[in-house]
Amino acid sequence: MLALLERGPAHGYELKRSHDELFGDVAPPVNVGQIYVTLGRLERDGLVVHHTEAGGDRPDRKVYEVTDVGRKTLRDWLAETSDLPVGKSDVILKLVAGLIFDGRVAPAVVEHRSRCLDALRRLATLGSRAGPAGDPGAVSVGELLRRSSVLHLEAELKWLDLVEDYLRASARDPAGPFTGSTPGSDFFQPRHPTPSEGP
Amino acid sequence: MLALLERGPAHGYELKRSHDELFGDVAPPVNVGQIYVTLGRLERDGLVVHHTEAGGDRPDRKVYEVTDVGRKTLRDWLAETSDLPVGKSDVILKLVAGLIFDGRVAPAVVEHRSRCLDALRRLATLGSRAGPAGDPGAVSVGELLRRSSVLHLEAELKWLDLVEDYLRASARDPAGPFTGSTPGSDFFQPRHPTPSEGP
DNA sequence: CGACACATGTAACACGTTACATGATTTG
DNA sequence: CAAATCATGTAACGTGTTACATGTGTCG
Repeated sequence: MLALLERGPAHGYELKRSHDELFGDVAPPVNVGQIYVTLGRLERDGLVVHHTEAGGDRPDRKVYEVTDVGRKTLRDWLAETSDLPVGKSDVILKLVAGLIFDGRVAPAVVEHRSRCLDALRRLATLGSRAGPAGDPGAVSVGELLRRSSVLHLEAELKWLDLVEDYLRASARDPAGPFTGSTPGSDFFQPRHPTPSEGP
Repeated sequence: MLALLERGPAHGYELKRSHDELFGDVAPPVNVGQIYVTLGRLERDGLVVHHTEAGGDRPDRKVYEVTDVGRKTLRDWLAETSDLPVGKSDVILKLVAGLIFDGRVAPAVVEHRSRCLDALRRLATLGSRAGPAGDPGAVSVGELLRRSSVLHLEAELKWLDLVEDYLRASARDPAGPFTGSTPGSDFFQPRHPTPSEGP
């Protein structure tokens, strides 16, 4: 939000539009309500200020600007180390949870593949609209955003292939399919041996 | 948490250990406090129940079990469609914000590459411990978790290469580097033209 | 006329994070 | 003896989500 305001003063709805214009291809539109909540909180903390602009015929608008504190906060945030890509995503959690619960792969994980493919196809059509020839040098910021999604979707699909490999392997060897490294093989076998057990 | 309890009744600290054993390679250990908070909320909602086990010499333990409601909740959750891999991550936000703010790539984005490489190297050593030969069939659940991280880290690195390409291109052509599709080229140019403007 | 974009907001809630508080037992 | 592990919790806080409430202007 601070960065968007850096382009010049703006009111809430305008910020929503900026966001959606920027990220519309790779993310759902923001809930407008959240914008207003956030602007309120930013102002409370002194990162932005607003002045009301009476809009004659149309409704009044509150136009926000970044303060020096806000600018500093933004600069600091831009220097803060950012998160590495997820090691624990929703799908992964469901895969593991499903294996423990069921011994089977959770429905959501199965569905995930087709959802990834759909998303990928959609991005592909958007991409072709921009760079017709196989020219990888024609990069724009919008392209960068789309490429990021594409790369991660492809990674996800490759991973789902591995999951299938894993399944096939454990189907071939139903006795001890969970042989491998990290967690003990028994991690995914139900255990109700002793109601209460030793130290 | 519900899935972990599916393996049998357990107390809070035990759940923390289970989590860390499972995800230790790909995610930081959970904050124990969060476990207790969550167990409290789960019990409040009737998804788990506990009975206290007086532990003679050691401190008492609250042993939790899943209820039928909890099991149903878990089953439902396993069927819920899960999120697609991020289109809007921390790094991406910082890249875009940096370009708007500075015209330059945020320090955090630059740092990101080495952090990804480090994480990747660490996972590589862990992986070699498990599958020595180039045998891609030796998949365990732990391996699946690690592979997911590896794939997404690789995707991230490929993306960072694209970012560099983009930078080089915009350096060659400093006049209008933001030519491309989605957002208008001027999105990343500062604009303070009119203090207040049209409709 | 009905739907949609414009424009702004509030209230309740869910969830994770941080920091704090407490204490026993094991191990170097 | 100090540090780590075991074991349990609470309070405050930040942030995002959902749902609700309200109204004008525009376009098919």
